[in-house]
Amino acid sequence: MAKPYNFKTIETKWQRIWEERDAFRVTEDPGQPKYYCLEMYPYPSGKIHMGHLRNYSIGDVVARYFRMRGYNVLHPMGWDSFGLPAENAAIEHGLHPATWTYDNIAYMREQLKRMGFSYDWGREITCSEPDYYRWNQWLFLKMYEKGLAYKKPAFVNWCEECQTVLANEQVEGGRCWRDESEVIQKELEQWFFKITAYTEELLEGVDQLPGWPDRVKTMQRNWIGKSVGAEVNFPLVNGESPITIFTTRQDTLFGATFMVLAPEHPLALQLGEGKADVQAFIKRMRAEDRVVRTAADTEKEGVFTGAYAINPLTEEKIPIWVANFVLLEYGTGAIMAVPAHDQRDFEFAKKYHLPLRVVIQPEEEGLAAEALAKAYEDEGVMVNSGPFNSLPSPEGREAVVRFLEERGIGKGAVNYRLRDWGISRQRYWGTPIPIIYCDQCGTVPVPYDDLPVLLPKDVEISMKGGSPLAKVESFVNVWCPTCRGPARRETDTMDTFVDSSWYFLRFCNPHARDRAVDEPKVAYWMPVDQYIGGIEHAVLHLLYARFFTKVVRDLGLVPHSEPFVNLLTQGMVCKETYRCPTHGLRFPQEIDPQGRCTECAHPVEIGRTEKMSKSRKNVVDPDDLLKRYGADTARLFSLFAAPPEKDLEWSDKGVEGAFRFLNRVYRLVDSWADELSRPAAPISFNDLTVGRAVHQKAHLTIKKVTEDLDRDFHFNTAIAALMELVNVLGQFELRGDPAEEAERRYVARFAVETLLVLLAPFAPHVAEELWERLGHGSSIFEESWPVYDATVIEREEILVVVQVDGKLRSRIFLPAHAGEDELRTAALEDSRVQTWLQDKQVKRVVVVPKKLVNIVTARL
RNA sequence: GCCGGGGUGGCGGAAUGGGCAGACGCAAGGGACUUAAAAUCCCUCGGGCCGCAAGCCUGUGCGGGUUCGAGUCCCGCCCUCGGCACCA
Repeated sequence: MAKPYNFKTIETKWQRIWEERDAFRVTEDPGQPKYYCLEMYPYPSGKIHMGHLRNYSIGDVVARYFRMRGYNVLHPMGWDSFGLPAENAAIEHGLHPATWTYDNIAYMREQLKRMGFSYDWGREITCSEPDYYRWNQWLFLKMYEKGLAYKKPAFVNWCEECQTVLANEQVEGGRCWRDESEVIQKELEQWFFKITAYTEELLEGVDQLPGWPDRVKTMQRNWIGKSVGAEVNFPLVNGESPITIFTTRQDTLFGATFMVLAPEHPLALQLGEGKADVQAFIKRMRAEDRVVRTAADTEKEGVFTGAYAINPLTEEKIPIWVANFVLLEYGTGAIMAVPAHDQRDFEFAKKYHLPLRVVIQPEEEGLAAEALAKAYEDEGVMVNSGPFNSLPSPEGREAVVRFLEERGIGKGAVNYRLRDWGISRQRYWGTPIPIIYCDQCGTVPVPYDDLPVLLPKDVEISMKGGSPLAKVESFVNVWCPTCRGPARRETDTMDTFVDSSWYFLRFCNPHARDRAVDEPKVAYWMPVDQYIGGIEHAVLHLLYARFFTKVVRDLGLVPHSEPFVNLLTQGMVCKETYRCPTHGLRFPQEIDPQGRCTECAHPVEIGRTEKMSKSRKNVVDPDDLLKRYGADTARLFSLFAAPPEKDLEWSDKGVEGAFRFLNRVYRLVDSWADELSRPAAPISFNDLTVGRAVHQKAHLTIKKVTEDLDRDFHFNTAIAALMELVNVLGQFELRGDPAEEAERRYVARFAVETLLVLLAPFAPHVAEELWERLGHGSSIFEESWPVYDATVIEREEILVVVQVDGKLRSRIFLPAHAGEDELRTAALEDSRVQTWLQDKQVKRVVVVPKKLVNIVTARL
């Protein structure tokens, strides 16, 4: 008797079996090709959300697919468990960050298990555990030794909301990446990682990543921001040391009619000495919020210092200004202003009536300084430029560099936007920075033998008054490792992006007690063959991880330079929003089945489709999905609804469609299982009659699904192919003429087994269950991925499309081996084609073998 | 402003190296089964014309072009999403 598809029983059963068999544990095996499949590990914020579900469903298909293809697959999972939300929760709910974090981990681990993901849980890592973060400290000390970790006072991004510093990468449009509150600038003494030591390698490496999406590569290139130009020294009129400027347009040097310094530039105060307006301006600018000051639409503002420099090429005396639009951090903090050829300089010159000189002429028209409405920034021919006149600007740039270098007044130079990575955080729930300050010995690194510097448990957490660790005397007070005198510990903790910068290495040897990375194991597993995660880390995490990989390579710990061979950035999970005119945004459960607000019964408006988030109240809880439809449906829908790299629009109806499909599969196999478990002798394809088409379809499906997975993981079309196969099987009669019975059984069994094996990576539980139902004693995941038979797919008849003058006029069936001449003849003889050829003369016949004939005509 | 992605039925999306546009799913309509409903199964489903049907015209953001043939290639626009942005 047919049983209904009871996903709950099936899924619990197989999850238990997998766990009992430790089915996904892996160890290094040099005899097998390895495959490292990694999804970005989650921050344990409480519950798994739809983005995780999608991310991990994608990863699980990849992992299970490669396992079936015979690879030794490393597929680990862990927790990015240090971070600010734990502290916020501690303040709000009075829970210790550790309690909150570990409760969340326990819950989320169960959720992941209920999704049936094939992780090697024996490799689980938790960043907030001393056995993980001690290696953050170890790596920090190694970097400190090499000068790659250093402390300096700097203007840093301060988030008032988080009460801590943020790295440049963590500020998005002047706002905190986490809570979107405004970021201000503060001058603080901070620890930095010298990512700029690897700038050029990080940039060039981007070109060696064919498996990364262009988008991400572009974003990394933009972030690194390489500019090629020149540094030029402008002597001061009163003879003091010259001002060095950076420019990418040294071909416009003859047009430099004034100079501008950043307000923070040391010379600015000096040159403006005794001039009250200058001092006041500088003071005002330094106090002003830097995000506002450096915004593109802020009005340009400046003041003349009273001092002059000499343009080294024209030898003219030019005034030196201080202005808000010049930044100390970029280049040398000083610029030459060429108002005719730089829009910013142009606007500034117009405002303060400074002179313009045209030194680049476009090919066609002639520019006149007085008539310019805006700066001419394009290429052209150099004019008013002494010996360089009539040189095209690109060559001009090279010629000017040579000229500067010959005379020792400048040189070719490269500038980058990338800054060093500020890692100090004035928060509790992070890795303590292993540094001790001693009055006698200065800054002393904690000896390696004293690691880990444990994060104390008893801490009062508040968002006010600086780092919580500073108030823990037992932590702060320490004996200096060098002189044994009293000393103080560093109380800042590390940016939690440090943890994720190398966790992929730790997964290779999660239990190594005496080292961060076990070199032979890492050498076996690394690099990550497929990395999967959200686009939001295109710069942040992915840049830091690349940097760390190069650092550990130079420490001799790993042989490779790039951590992730292939990167898949999955799209966001989106859903429409609902708004009630009186009660604002509504959660889906706050709307009745008639589409009305549960508060006031007013119909809700359907708003635009946006990324799922609590603030937009358009979230769907994976727990509900799991309860109603099960893990296989949840997985299948998230993979079917859109290609992985595109945004996925949530659809309750679509989920039901996925559920219906699995039900159909279940019913189909279940209803045939008894008969199919009786043996059926294989039949040669040539002898197949009633089952021929079904058998071909099974082979075609193998081909299609395999190719779709191999070609950028097109899960949606692979699943569509499985649906087609099920549709075909749904039409197939297992019982018929007794003479055909053996063939029908053979063909059906082959097709059903093929279907289940191909479906297994997507919907593993139901595939296992039905596989067992067919009488198999072992797991379906012990099957190897099927291979299609090309001779079966090879059709004996093919459909040839016939066009007349490019328009489809007829379709004809021809033997597959038909040659060009046969195609042409058959097409011309076709009766439908004939009617279209009346009154026309055949001018030309284009024949595409096995596909198409196009008859080109001329009117008679 | 610069850089990158995208624009295909009512909707999500297919079309892999220029060769049948709309696979698969959802929604919708009709039918079967049922006392009824759900579930399931079958049929229709870009637009238009004619219609019993066969068929014809048209259609992939817009305008040009290349080609026997363009959703796909080229040129010029429009719209949209994302990144960067006073970066010298």
